[in-house]
Amino acid sequence: MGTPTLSDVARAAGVSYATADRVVNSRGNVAAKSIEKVNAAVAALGYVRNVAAANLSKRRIYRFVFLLPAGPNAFFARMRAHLSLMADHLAQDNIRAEVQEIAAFSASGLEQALRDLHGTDCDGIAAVGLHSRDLEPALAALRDQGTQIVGLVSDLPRDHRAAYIGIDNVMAGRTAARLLGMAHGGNPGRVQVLAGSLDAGDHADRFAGFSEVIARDFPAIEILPLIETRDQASKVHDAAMLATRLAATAIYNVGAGNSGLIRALSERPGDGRCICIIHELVDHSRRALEAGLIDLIIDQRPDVEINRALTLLRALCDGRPLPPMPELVPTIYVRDNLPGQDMTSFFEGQAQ
Amino acid sequence: MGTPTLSDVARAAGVSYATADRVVNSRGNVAAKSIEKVNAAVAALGYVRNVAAANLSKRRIYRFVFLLPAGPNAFFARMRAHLSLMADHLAQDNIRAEVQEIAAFSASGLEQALRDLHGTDCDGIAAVGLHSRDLEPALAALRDQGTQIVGLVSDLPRDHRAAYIGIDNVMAGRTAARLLGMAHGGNPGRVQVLAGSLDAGDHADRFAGFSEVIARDFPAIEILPLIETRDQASKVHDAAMLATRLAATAIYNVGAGNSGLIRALSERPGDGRCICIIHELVDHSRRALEAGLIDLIIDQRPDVEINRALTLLRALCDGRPLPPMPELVPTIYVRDNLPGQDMTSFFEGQAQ
DNA sequence: GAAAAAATGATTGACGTCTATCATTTCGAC
DNA sequence: GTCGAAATGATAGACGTCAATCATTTTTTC
Repeated sequence: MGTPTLSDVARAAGVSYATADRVVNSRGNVAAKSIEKVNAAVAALGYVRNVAAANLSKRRIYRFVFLLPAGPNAFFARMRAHLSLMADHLAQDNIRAEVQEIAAFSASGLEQALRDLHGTDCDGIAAVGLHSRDLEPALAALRDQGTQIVGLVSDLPRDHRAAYIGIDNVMAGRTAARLLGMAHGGNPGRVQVLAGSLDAGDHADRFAGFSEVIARDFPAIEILPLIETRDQASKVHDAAMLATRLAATAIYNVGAGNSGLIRALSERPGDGRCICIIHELVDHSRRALEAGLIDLIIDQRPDVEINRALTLLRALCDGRPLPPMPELVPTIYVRDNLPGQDMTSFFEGQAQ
Repeated sequence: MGTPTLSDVARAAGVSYATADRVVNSRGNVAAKSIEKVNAAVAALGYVRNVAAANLSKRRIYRFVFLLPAGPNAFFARMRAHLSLMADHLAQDNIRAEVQEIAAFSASGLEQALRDLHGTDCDGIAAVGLHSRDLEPALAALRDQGTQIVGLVSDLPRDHRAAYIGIDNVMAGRTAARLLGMAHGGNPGRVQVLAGSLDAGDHADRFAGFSEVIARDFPAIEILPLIETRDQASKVHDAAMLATRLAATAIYNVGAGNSGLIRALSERPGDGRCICIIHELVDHSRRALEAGLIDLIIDQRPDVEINRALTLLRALCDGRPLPPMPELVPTIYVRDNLPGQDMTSFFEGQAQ
């Protein structure tokens, strides 16, 4: 006989199917002794619930909500695009995933969205988080009703989410520093760092990691005073122009607003070689990389993160042990390892 | 009413459930006219078979075989380790995955293994491939019996496999060249390239991509005559020593046998800075990177590739459209973005 | 137009779980 | 020892598909 069923468990425990069912689905009205017997039988037989059969019986549909920042941010546009690409495929697994937009960096906006989700049939939430403690009551309420929650790209308060899916931003900053340092080939230099705001956890983390490695391993490279840009392209542009005047040998933008940076680079007189590292592969940053205006892009693979959020939420909803998931490592793009524009190269690899 | 069932299709087509079933499962003995009616109804209603229900009914178990090269290769050891980590989880999805070892680079060994799989209940095969045309009859026979086949890490003859899962090795070589060139910071240099054998497709591809970018974008860097090492550590060691005597500014090993390289680097007099790029993150290469003996590791993420092979084989077996899969990009490791030794950092992120 | 062959319809019992109902037994309190 | 409450057992129909059987209808063949 193959994998044990609940009937097998009931028989082994010496109780009826109904009682075994009451135990494993914790429906109450069971004597402590029976609970013990059933659990023992479950352990002895190694019973695991057949989720597929259960879902078939219940006509279960998983509803997952992605809370993403609103606005023109190209990175989150990639996330949304991937989600809609996946829609058909998810439907076949009884998963509906929908996106809700939240005002960027607004704790109160996120909190309101979470509150609105309370009492709905939402099974899981992947939220681009904030560290505000104000979110905790809303998160706790959701957890109490059985809604699974994961942090995406930016974490939520640790104790109130089941997992975090995103890169380690300190590590990303360290990586940028290492590559930027290597690119100096032993020569001295001065680097201009730009950030949207050091209040943003990810920006601060990246800068911290960057500074640490430069200071330790590349003492010949001077870090110019950081410029905050609020992720606005115009401010990024001005900062980049300033860096050029200061004869910076390198620029590292830990935040967004890269279109301004790219504009500045293309306007600058052609001679001064300046190493340039930014984050997130999107249309315009990709073109700038191909054109040689920038040298490296550190990317988060939003599509990979979405897939991961989905399988994680699914496993959490089913109460399964989480699958072994390879660690997320920021992807480093140079001009030469850019992926095909729209995965044609992958699908072309298929037969039929 | 939610998603349509086969009964709905039958009703819409004006035939009995039995006939609809005969059509969608191509059991034969159906009039052409009926086939047409049923197919029209399927299209009209957007019917898709409920795979979970079907598998429940059939008590289906997927058997997947991974054909991996035998031997001490640490990269494939990582693959095997990940597979055994996944075993429990796969069992819950009715998937049994087993590994069979094939003599490395032996077309006849691979062919024999494929022949042995013919006539068994194997549903899918992921094979570290070779381009030999001798494999084609065996592959065709397997396909005719409905066994799905994908190439892993190294491709199989294109027309005889459903997909390829692995990195683009030309791209990997180009990436190595770009980073190696950047690390010269504009200074001239001379690079020693090592390969196991240029007969191996992946080695040749990497070298081609590397040479192309160096020649085009870094004319001040000279490529020394390539040394073939047969992936043997001792030969790699000797080649690295030679490179040092030739005052190479950089070494790029496209192949394996890196323990020999690492030994050479640690023996060398401490002054001469030499940029060093290799492939595949394993225990000893990781330590060498941390120690600063080498500068970059280009890695294939065997765990990611295994996961991908599994979901791909699964989708192929179910006759589903393949899920959108983000492109595989070789991962670049520096000293600062190494993953935790055993995913503790991920699991620690979980609640409960 | 009769006989053989092919196609179709109708139905049934799995698969493993959920949900519900109802009858029966056990237990505790007094 | 009785009564009510709590716990248990027995069972049945559903979820959507598969696989099989058998009866019936339609088509083909000469």
